[in-house]
Amino acid sequence: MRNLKYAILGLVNREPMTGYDIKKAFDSRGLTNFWHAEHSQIYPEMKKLLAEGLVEYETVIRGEKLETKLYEITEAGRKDFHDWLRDDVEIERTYKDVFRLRTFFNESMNKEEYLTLLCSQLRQHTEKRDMLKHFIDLDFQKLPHFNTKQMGDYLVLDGAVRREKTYVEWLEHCIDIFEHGKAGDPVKPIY
Amino acid sequence: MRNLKYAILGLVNREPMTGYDIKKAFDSRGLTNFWHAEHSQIYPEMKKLLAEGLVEYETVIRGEKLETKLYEITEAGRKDFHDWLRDDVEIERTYKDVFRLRTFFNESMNKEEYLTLLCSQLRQHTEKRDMLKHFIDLDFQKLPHFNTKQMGDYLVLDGAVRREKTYVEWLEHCIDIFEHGKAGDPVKPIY
DNA sequence: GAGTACATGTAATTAGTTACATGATTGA
DNA sequence: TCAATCATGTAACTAATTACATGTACTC
Repeated sequence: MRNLKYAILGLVNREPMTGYDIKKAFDSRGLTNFWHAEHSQIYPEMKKLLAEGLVEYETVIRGEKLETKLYEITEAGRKDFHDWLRDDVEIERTYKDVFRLRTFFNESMNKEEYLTLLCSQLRQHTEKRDMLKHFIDLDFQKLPHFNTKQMGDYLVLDGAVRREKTYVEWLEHCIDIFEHGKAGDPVKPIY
Repeated sequence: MRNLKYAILGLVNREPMTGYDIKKAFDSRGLTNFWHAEHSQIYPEMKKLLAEGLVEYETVIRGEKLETKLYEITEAGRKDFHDWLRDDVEIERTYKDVFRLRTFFNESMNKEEYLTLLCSQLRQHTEKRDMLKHFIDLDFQKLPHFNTKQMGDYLVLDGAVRREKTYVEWLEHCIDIFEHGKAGDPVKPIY
């Protein structure tokens, strides 16, 4: 599906960037929650985009002699990116999650072992939720302007908080069942 | 991380299965939400597990002459699987999601274009949420017994419903902003 | 002078998808 | 007899991770 291609094109479409800048963007607060790539994947992909004529670069010297490649998007790149962006696609049937896979097989653990895992996950997801919530409180007291990158940043951060909040609630539900549940109890409706 | 290896071992640990059965399990109601593999990945992996001595198989004839391989887990396989199952790991920093990537770049669309995408996603995630909810209502009126595979099935289905419910709420929040929001409005707290 | 951040690449391996390829069984 | 399902594989390609490899710039 060339998703990495469009993630990079989208970033370079915002402003000219080096490969290193792309990598930093993939590690940033908002984006790292739903997309990521290592530099070993980024540099070859940028060479490919160059060969396809979707980006071009200018060599910029930093300091005395450090050569850096500042990439910017071409007209062809912009068109390709815009076509991808507007593409209405089917939702993914699978969002892989290794901890849920372990939960699927919880029958092969005893209650204490599984509860240990649940509590560790709960601690980590709670921390992450609070951190993300803190980022929103810091940067987004007020709704950003439309057609700015701040709006995108806000919407995906909001989505990440919701996702973590729900993960925490699910873990608490699992813990509740393993601590207090009895077979045959009516299941608690989610809504 | 060999996650596919352990997904397969976990299934074969429940009961002897063919490669085809594994594929069906990966397509089933609960599991398909958080793990999946094509048969072209499954069969070579099962050969590998065989070579590693973690499974063994018996050839079973179906009908007149159709040979099928019924795999079962070995003692070594059971130990390897149990060690993996109890392993307390760090949560993943990235859960990739292409639609959120598009949202991150929404600045390059006009309101109508992005709203079209949002509404399509909303319809699909609402349908999926309702379908998953229906599965729970059908199969899990009462809490299953502990240490049965039904408990694992229930917990991950419950997690999938929560995930879809939250996705729907996030999409509604995005739609609300793009239909009624104005820059500078106070952001609605998530909780 | 040392440590961290900046900066760019390749190699080897593992993971996953799509296409190619074949054949038997079952039920309408 | 036709279609769907059962059943098993390989080939080619794309995607992603981990390790290898090198050198500059900035700040303390």
